[in-house]
Amino acid sequence: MTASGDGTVGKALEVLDQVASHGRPVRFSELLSGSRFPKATLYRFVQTLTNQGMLAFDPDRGTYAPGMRLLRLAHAAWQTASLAPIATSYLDSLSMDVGATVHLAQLDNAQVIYIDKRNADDPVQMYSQSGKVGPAYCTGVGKVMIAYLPEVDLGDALNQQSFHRFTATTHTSAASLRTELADIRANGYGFDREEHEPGIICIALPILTETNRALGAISVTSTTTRTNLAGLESLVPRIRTTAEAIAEDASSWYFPIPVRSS
Amino acid sequence: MTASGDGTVGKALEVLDQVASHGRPVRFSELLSGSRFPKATLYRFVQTLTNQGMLAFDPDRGTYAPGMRLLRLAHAAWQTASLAPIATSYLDSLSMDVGATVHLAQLDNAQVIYIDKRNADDPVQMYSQSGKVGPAYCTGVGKVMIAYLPEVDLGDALNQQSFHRFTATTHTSAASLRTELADIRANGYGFDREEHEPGIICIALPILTETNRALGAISVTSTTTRTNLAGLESLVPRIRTTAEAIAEDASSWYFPIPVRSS
DNA sequence: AACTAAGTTTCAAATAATGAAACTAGTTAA
DNA sequence: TTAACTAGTTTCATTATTTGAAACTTAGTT
Repeated sequence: MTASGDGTVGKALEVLDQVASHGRPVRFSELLSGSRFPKATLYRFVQTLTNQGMLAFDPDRGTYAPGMRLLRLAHAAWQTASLAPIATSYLDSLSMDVGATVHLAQLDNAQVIYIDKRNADDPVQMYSQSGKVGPAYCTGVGKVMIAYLPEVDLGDALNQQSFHRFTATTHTSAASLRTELADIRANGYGFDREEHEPGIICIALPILTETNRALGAISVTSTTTRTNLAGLESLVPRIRTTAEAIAEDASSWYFPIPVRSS
Repeated sequence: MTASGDGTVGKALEVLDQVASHGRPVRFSELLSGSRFPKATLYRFVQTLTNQGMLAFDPDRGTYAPGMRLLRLAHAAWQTASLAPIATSYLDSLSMDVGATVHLAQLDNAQVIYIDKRNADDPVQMYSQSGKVGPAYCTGVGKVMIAYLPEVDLGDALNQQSFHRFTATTHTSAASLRTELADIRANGYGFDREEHEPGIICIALPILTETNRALGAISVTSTTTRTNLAGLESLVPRIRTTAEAIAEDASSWYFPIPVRSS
């Protein structure tokens, strides 16, 4: 749970999240009715965030929306803290080879966050899916990433899952998910068996460090009309090559830290 | 200038920016040496931001980088506060028709922020340029956007330009830029005459509201080996169609605000 | 063992955040 | 026209948080 014991800064970021979670520009009064803060306090937070460009105020409509400064900051996150720059060429060739949609994802606070995507079918790339979040307990990438979490963090992560039943095959308890996670660790890969959307299946592999921590995951997605789990499973060696190449590059990615003697 | 009179929250965001601006993971001591805050204060900010997922700490290397929470937040910004969702299909067809690279940009604090891009040449899309920032005074999109700024804001914006001379044609003073801005307002479009990079030229049009405020801008980029300014100018009608279509959609985009009677 | 550098914790003083209530402006109802 | 209501903004004494110098802890040198 996002610790709310982080003083004023934590509270302000809570407000920012609240605006972002609406998915559309919101009025002050709408925020107020969903906020634990009193009017004046919330008002000041919203003012501060707007001054800072973290929120954008539309004076015509009197609404607040997430601000452009977030795009700038996220671009920095993408470039320096995500696997995307390393992975991009590998994803291109993987997607070409398997002729299907490829996703690159990382874990953020027990949620899946999609970092990049290659869409083999459509000639046109969807507008950036980057930053899109998804559930960990019912996606291929999510399950393979939490499978490699250390036991302490795994408990936390499982507690944060909603276990909402999307389809007939969705895991609805931590217990049943745990069983599958053991299988995933044994095999080194995992499936999405139409657990999130009917007709959509995928196979996912973790991107592992030498110490077997998952830095991220790659998945190849298809539909039950085009293939089946066995079909996807046959792609494992090809996908593993990609995952290992990315892991390898990631380990040698960071330049030696320049030593200052000022 | 990003007002630094925004209390604790403003200071924390200043630290966040500082990390982001390094472009690579940084050690605490590196941050400290470039910071106006004393050790303990900076330390607490970095801790708080890390707790909050705005920074990510790499325990192996002892470095901080921008966190994944930023991607999630930026995705929300992209979807609800940028022109990207509205513009995407128009950009597709524009790029197809003109057979060149198309950019969509917005203004953030007197800087250009690239929101989306279509790359007609390469089959492969560059990994998300979204969030990338650029100078306003020497890019096509930048100039057409500030050209339509109200006089008050224009002054501010000009003060914030660095006027660094990238090439022989770069504007190096507010005065010479102002002259061109008048031309842009008269014509309704502007050029980049190799002002940022030698050999790279572009034509840009603003996306205007009914009240002539620029919501953003579109540009078509090419090289001096392929075409010239007159060649780009001939695309104006086609680009204008796109800009107007986006502006039109944007004005009717926001749903009526639902009234709560809880 | 002594020295150095990087990172972390402490605690009284200084500062900033808090929120109830008052106020303003715009809108609807009587 | 006046009254009542709603949304947004400001005030200010109280309260809680931030602040930062200095002390402390590692961990790596010499």
